[in-house]
Amino acid sequence: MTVPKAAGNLDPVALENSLIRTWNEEKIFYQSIENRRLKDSPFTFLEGPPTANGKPGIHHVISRLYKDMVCRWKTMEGHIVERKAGWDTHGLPVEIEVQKQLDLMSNEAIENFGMEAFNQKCKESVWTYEQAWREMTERMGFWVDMDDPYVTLHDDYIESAWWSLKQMFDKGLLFRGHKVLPYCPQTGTSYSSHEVAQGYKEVSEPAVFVKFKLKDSNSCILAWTTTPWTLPGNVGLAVGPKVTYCRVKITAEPSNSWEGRGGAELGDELILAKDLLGNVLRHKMEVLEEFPGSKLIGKSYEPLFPGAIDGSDSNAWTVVGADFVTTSDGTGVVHTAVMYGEDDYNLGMKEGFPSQHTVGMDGKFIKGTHDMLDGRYVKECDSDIIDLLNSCGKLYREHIYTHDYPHCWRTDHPLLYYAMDSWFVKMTAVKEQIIQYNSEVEWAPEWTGTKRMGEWLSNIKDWAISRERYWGTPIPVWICNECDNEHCVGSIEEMISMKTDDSPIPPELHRPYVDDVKLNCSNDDCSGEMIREPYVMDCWFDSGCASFAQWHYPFENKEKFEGVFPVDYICEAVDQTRGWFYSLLAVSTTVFDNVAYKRCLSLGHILDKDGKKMSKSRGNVVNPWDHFNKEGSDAIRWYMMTQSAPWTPTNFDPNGVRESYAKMFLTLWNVHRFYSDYASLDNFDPEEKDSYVDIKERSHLDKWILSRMTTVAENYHENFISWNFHKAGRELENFVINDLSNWYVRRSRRRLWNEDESNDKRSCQHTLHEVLLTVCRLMAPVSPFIPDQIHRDLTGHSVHLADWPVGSNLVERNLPPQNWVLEQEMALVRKLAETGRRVRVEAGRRQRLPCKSGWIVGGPDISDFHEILAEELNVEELTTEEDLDRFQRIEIAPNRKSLGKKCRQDLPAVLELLENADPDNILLEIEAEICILEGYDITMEDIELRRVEKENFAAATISFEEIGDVSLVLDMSLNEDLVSKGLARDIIRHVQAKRKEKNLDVEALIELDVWIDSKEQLFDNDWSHIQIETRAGNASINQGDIPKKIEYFEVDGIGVNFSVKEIN
RNA sequence: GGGCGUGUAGCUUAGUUUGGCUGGAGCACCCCGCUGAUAACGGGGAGGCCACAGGUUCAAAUCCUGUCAUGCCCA
Repeated sequence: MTVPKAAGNLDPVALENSLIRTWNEEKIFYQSIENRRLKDSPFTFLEGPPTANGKPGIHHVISRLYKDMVCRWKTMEGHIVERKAGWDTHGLPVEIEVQKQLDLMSNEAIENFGMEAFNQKCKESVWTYEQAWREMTERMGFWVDMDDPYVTLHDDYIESAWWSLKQMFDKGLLFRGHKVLPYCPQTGTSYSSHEVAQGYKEVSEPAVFVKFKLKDSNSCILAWTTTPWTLPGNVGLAVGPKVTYCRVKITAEPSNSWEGRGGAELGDELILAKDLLGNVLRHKMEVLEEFPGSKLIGKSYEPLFPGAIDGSDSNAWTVVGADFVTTSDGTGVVHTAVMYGEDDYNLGMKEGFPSQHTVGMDGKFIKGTHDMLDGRYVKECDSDIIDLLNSCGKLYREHIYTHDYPHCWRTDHPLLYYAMDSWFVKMTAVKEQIIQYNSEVEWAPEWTGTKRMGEWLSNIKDWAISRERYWGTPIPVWICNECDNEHCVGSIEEMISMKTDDSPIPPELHRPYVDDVKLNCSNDDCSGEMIREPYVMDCWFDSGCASFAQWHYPFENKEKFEGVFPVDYICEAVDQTRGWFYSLLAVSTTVFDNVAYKRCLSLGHILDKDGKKMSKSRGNVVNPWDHFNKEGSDAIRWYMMTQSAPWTPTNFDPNGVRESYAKMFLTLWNVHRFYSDYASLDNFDPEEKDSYVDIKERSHLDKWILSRMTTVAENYHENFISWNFHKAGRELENFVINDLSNWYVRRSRRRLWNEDESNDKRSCQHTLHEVLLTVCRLMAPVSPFIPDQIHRDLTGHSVHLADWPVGSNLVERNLPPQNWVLEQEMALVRKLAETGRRVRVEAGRRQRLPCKSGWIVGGPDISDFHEILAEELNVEELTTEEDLDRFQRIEIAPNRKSLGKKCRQDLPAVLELLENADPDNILLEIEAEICILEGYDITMEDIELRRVEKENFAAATISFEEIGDVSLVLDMSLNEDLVSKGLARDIIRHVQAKRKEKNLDVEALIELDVWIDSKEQLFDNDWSHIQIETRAGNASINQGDIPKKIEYFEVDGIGVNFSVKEIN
């Protein structure tokens, strides 16, 4: 026997904390997986690993919610849903954090400190907030196995990553090249765009127009640059093939004053884009010819700094075409120094320019560049370079240029764009496959896949996976110091078997230990030693390996992995499109020739209440504990789901969390309390077969709420499938608040107050029991706490072990029958109740004063609900009526505009006649066109017809698409009987308020004394009714002297005094 | 600078795919009512240049173009 437990007041924080303990004790998470084991239908989820070196904020709660929700939902549908936690532990942000802590602001400083000690600090740092993350995760109810997580710094994980890199290497997808990065020579480090973004500064520095002398003519091509230090490295000039260029001849000295160095001789010939002549040239000139850029392509010119670069066997110092050339600034000719700009580098590779540095890693010119420059820091040479050019007539003009330029956030020095050695994965080689696999993923929202990711993939570039850093997965590539043979290691075993005898076995797969491992050259003919490339991997590569590396595949768990790959579901915020979503897809495409995930939900960000993003520096990060400890996790989770579509950015509104709590959870809890308190009082056992009331036997109201439940549950499920969780939640919330609480429970209150056993009472109890269980099961994936408590109170079992009520291919459907007609009729009834209240307000009839009669005109037969409606509207007798004319008459209003034109000065007289005439008669006359007043023909144009309620009636009409018009008419007449009843209701109301004010128990008896101006206005049976309703054990109605300090009120002009005392 | 989102009442939002009734809710506010009905409920009110500017159309919050703001990613 499971009699529902009485519910107390709702304390969400205490309830949730206590449930967390219960879950742990009963191992509910474990059970919820194991219980479905027999059905043998896994649904696989992959957790995107967070980094625990920052405090979790409210924005982390939302992605964990959507992960958890889908997993719980699929579990209830009968799937086995295992959830392994993960931690992302490598990467630049970790290093930066430690560098800040230890004040190690350059690579040199780190190396002096010691790589081993530094990496040890990094390793510690990534766990700084692990406890905070664990606590947040548990408190919000995110079920994930945190005791056996995958960790990207573990040797097992790294070994799997190595294995996957070797697969790429073996397929020829791994190669060595250059990547141009913002680089600080002071700290010896290159920067990510994230770091660059925090260091932009506005600077004013010299920019120059430089003359490049063509070999086959006397003309010079004019090019512009803001970085004079890159000029010694110039190996090419880029022009736009379709841009129009001019050859011009200098014909006169400049008319206005000349700024800075540079100049031109009369007769000099210069070539530049036509559109920019006016911007660039200061001399008077004559245009000799115009031609497209394509005419310039292939021409050779003289190097500015002969000898700085070895141009032999290359295409150096020629003009080439490039799409990126525009005429928005400069001269329409782009100076190209291969190693000092990304466009430059890409163009250089394409055109076969030499890729040689003129600048060392220390930021100084390499020996042999130029006598005046060798060994000097490049940014200090700008002016000397300009002098050098000027002295040999290669400078046309200099000017000061103001722009934003990235600076090192540590040293404040300007960064140099510098081509660094780097390893790449040749993504361009698998472009078609990855686009195909992307299209096979079910994306939510769809545009994340087709547009955001699709756009990115259609411009896919090779993936630079190496970083010149210390803390990360070491690149497992060794190079022979004799024969340059490259070897990629795919396992620990392979490394150890190849290592030289005097190399140590590394204690873990991190720098500096693996750096010390040297391998015997894998080339049979070579006896050289192989040295590891000194890089670590992009940490996105780490997390991109999660699907297999979490299982240490292929070294362990082979079967397990093959059964769960590709995973069914992943979910992260939208910024992961080019992050984790991409790296997973890139790795699975190159290694497995497959997708990595079948469904991907991309979430919008949570912003602060002003629509700004939450960030530490702004100080607007909301601490989730502010709400965990106030409204509780359920309310936060429900708020997040119902607030907006998952992919829409949402402004976080603390007030909204409160609202979710107050509306959804308090209401639900009070429905639960209303049912359970009475059920436990009555010892009601929902499972007892003898007292069960079949749904067919129950009242219309019961059948209605059960039908609504099914309709809502089905919509809820459909919305879940189409990722419209917000719509699902809103509809269910509306059901709980409006249908269940505000109508079903309100209308059923008296059924449960009844102390006698009855079929009707049991029907109501069964109905509430069934509806509450279904609501709890639907809500459980979203808000796992309060629904579980209610479910436990009602059944003794956890909701998380229950099945999804809508059913699935694994579990049975468990929903009551639907009755569409009944739902329609009830909608009409509720609409009529609303209408009736409005009619009363408009007619000035207070709610407690009953009406004698009410009539419903039109619409379907709803006489089954007349009793409910009569009570709602406080009408003694409600009937159906066919004829609206019984309550309405026609009124004729003059159309003054039309009559005024016709009658002019006789208008007042006509108006008077119209007003005094019998409207029915005169209307007949007008319609028959025989109406003449004061000699004027009155037509339909001259009047307006109105239907108004006859004396003592009030009415309103509502329109429905399916049913047509339905009118409600109320009888507004009064008699002594009604006044007495109204008076009684008011006395009851005041006494009840007093009882509540005195905090009396609902069951408590009172002694009631009442004084009324004229006693006979309250009929005896109404007085009896008052005594019953207020549980008055003793009651007297008095006249004469009224004691002082007693309650008094007045209604309809009758004064009432009363006193309430508790009888002990 | 490029790609992709977002912008509707003081706040949070529905409606935009597929153009069509007076742009619909909730919170907060004001008035009234109801309540042994909870932090509740009902009726009414006030509050909208649907970001802005053009265009297409009989008709635009909705489609097109541009601008602005804001967010993410890339440069």
